[in-house]
Amino acid sequence: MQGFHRIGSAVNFAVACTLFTNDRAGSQMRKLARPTLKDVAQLSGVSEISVSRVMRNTPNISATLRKKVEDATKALGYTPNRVAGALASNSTDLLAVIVPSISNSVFPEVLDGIDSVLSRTRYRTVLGISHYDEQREEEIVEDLLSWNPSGIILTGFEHSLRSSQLLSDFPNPVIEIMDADGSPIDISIGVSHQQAGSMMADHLVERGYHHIGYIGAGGERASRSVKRRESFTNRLQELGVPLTRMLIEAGDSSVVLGKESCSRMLQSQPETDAIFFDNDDLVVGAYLHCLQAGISIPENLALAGFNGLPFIDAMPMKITTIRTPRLNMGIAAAELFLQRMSASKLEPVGSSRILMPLEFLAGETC
Amino acid sequence: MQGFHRIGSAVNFAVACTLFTNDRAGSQMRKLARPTLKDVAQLSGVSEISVSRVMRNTPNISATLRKKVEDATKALGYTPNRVAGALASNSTDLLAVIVPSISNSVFPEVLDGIDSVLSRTRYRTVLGISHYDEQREEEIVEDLLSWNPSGIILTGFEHSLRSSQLLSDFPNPVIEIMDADGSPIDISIGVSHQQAGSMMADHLVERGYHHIGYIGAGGERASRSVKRRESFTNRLQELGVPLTRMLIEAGDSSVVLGKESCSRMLQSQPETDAIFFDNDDLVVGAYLHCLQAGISIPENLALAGFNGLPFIDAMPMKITTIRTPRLNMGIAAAELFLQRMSASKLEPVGSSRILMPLEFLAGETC
DNA sequence: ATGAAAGCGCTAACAG
DNA sequence: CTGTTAGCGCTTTCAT
Repeated sequence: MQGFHRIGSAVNFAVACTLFTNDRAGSQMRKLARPTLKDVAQLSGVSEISVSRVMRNTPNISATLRKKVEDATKALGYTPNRVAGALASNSTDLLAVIVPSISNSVFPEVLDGIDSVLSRTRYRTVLGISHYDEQREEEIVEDLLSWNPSGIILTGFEHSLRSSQLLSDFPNPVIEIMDADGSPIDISIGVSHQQAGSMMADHLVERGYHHIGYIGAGGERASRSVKRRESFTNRLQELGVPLTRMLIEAGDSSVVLGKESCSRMLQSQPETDAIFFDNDDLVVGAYLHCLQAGISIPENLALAGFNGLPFIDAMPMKITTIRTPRLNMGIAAAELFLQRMSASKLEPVGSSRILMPLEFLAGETC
Repeated sequence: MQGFHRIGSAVNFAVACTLFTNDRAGSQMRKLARPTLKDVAQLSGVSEISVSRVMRNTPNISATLRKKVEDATKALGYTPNRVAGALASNSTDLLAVIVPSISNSVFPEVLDGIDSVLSRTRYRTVLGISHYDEQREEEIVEDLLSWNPSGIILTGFEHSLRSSQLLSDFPNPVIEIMDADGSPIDISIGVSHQQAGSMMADHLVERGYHHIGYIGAGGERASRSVKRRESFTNRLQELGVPLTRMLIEAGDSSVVLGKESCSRMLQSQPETDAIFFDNDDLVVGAYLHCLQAGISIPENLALAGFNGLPFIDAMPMKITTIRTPRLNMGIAAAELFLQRMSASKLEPVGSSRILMPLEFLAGETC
């Protein structure tokens, strides 16, 4: 009962796998329909609605009723069908969350924040990944909204026309996270990337660097990166130290890419004396490059990153960066959502734009 | 219309945030009920079921009908309510996915794999994070199954009794990923962590190390880590080179923790000449520690990790590790799911256990 | 504190 | 190819 097998022709998944099979024909047949409220009601000799009330822990239920129902529930192994419940009650306890990426460790942290709040509630997360593509985001928005979720959290202010339309019409909370430089549809909570860019420009100029470069990644699909860079270069200009060199890599931000891109920039512009990176993984890669190439930091080259990712703390040298409150953005978004849900329907709720603080971490690299 | 505001009393989220508010009372009132099939049917002068068919792109629809319906749909801004559809058709196009963590970058990669396959289909992912806790997993399983998902993907073979019961009774595909050392409820797809452990034992002994240590993290809540470690130590024993020291850190695996734990082990057991780590971020931390402490690798100390995470490629030295096919596990799981969904209901489907290959990356650190 | 009736918005199963 | 008739399993509303 064993053999070899290849699966997944469609995708680039051509590794050979060992497949063990064991028949389960029996268990496949048994299609004993899942018990419903009706079954429980019949077995316990009460009405369906009473069972429903017990399941939902509605107030005012006698102990005897509850006991009868619970016994029958257990006996049948009944579990409620929330799809039916959602239709009847017109509410789903589902929170749609759309992030542009999940490889970029920034977003898992945000999701963790959201989950940490939601896990204590009845709400569940439905996830969509847009891959920094407005068109893709639109499809996901449309798809997720058709589930009639209790709310939606998505990233940034930039959406397709149709997305914006759908989101504006959506009656439940719409929370745009990560950014603060824009107008929310409903609620936004994030940091100012423009502020981040100019902060770093100020810092580098103050430290006396003259040949300042910028390295981005991911083809700069992320509007927040663009905002950061533009405000960085604008501020440099204002300060009379215009940007010397800009390099936007196509590949996703990563330590390896940071290493390569740093080497690349130094090769073409050896006079560069400071580089601001789109993300911390890039700056770490650059740091490791300098370590190997014998470039002393910050004397020969100054480095700065963005995000304040955890692993920078493990580097031999304290890396200058700007910490973003990722976990807190997730937590705050989820709490705002809950707050809205519990708010009386009558209470007037205005839209709001919440600005979270950035933390400049002056390290030893510039 | 501006002011300061504090939100989130419940959580440790005590940073001050700036809040901008602008009234939207008007848009709050408008509760113009979302249009339904009936509305579209009336406007276009056809039956509801015809509208339904057009929306679902059922075969055999005349161009005129389609046109009429599409016009009305657009005019009303109709979007289907999938909750109702799911109830009527008894199928949801929802795939439940439960992972133990999302901070551990291994799981985002798996999710990416799943998403890359699912994004081309009508299926959507509902996410649960169990935090390596069987009890929590049980709650999530129960909760997610009540949405009647089309399938469920979860991590490992170890589940609570009730979880196992619920999953066995679940009529749709149940896919257990990441591990291969166990019996699947339905389908499993993963690597053998036992094999990984003994592979590394063989390697280290072959290289002549005598004082071999092991460092784990996360309080070893992950059963796969335990399997790896046990098989590692057992194999060492067999080879006559028993483990010298074992250190299981409580904190989550991270580069910083790797640095600290390595230093800790060397302090208490300076004779240690090789360490096998639970995860690559730990080994990277250890490597950086050695770099700073002037410990030469592999002469003074040999290091080995597990997983083959991308950033090890950026290290100045090639780190010995074992690569796991994370993306492919996600892809394969999703493809198997789709395969099952498209399989005729009559086709007998057996359960299967799919073993994916590990890749031993012999580097320069041991 | 419990129940009866009605229906949420959609699709399955049959007609024609 | 299009329509009619019944529900899916639950909750709402209104009684009692």
